[in-house]
Amino acid sequence: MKFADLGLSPEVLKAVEETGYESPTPIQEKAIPYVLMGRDVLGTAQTGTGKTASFTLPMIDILASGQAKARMPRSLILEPTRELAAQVADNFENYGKYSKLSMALLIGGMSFSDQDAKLDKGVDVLIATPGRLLDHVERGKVLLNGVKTLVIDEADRMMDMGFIPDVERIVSLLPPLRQTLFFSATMSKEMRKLADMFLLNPKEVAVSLPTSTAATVTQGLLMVQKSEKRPALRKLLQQEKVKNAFIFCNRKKDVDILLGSLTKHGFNAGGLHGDMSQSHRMETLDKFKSGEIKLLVCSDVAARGIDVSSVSHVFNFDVPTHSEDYIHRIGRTGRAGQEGHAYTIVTKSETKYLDGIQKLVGRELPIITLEGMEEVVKEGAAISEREKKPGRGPRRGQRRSDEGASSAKSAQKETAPDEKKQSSRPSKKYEKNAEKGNNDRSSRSHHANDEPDTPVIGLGENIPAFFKIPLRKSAGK
DNA sequence: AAAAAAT
Repeated sequence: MKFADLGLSPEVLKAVEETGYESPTPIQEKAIPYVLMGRDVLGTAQTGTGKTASFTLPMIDILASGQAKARMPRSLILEPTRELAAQVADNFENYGKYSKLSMALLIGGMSFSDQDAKLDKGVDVLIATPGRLLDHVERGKVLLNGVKTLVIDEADRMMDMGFIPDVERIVSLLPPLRQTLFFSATMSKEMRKLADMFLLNPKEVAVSLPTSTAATVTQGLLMVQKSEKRPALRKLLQQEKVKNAFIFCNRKKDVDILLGSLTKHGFNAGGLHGDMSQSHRMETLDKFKSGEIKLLVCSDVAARGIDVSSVSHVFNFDVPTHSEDYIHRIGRTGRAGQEGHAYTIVTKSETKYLDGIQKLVGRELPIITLEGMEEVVKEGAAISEREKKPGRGPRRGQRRSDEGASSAKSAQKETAPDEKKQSSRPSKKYEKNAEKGNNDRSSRSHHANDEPDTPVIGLGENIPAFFKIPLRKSAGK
């Protein structure tokens, strides 16, 4: 089967050819003819199966005839995360380069004015996350009654994230006479019920078991103590032939901590989670895709659908509590039949989640051993030793930078001791402010001197002037 | 228990 047999236009075929693809994937082969016919499609497929192109390619042809009116997009694609939305936009841009299409990407964290300008000119394709789209709708910047093709992508994730009410509201604004494509990685009863609400006599297409992990991915578990996690990960990173890797944490806070630790130890790493600024998120992801950054420490925002070609490793720094997330996370590696490696670091308290995971992947995962585990144990012991006895010595300082102040041995080996002090000081941004505060104070010194000079605890020496304004008694405790 | 998404 070739792309040319699917009924796509020469413009689209040319763009596909230039990207080097020759044969459609199973989902593309099954879905594209029906999408071109104008049928509704209920698709069960994970990302990495070529799902995105299975709707972008035919949509480009469907939209080729006709013209968009101002603020009335002709098609709408809903995605659960900003990264996925951006990825779909890239896809359109790439395959639509010979078919003049206008497109707008409506996601949070980016300026309204650019998005408004595009909407005003009229767009053929609108790609959006639900929140930002509704924002535009409420401000009257976009009318959805001209949408003839709707794509609900990653519907199961939308459900997990509580987006369904938003999606329902959006769909209620659409004309009932339209084509709808509904994709989900899993097809539970709940999903079917939801699909029934949105679809009319859909053609069902499914590829590969949703719970299957690629056979080319080598998996393993590494059992350690809690305090040994970071040293163990470093050892793993050194021992494995890591070209590039996703490193998943369960919490955003831990992403920050681990990223700091890895960077301190000289690893080329970046971080990605939902509390980072959108520009930073995009920049980091681009750098990771281009290979400028080798390790991406991330939350589950990156677990699904993010498509980075040839990722050699996935490390679970924490065991995912939802077993499906395990499948999604390790699905970042071993894509398109390539080899991949997925290692999960497990502590005693996390073993309870392993059962569900092993049931889902249908086998027991092998426990791997680490060369030089003695060293890891030693480092781990040093870390936990200090965490147990914060009473000795100056409490605050020591507690703060956990492993930064880890065993003297490892610190000497890999890090300059000075760096640690810096890390527990306020960020540069604050230091700048503090300087300003200082100058301010000196220029109006009589003011500051009028106040009783109560020491401010925990801010070091550079205290912004306004912090020294005396507080009411109630706040002072 | 946490992450994602609108500010």
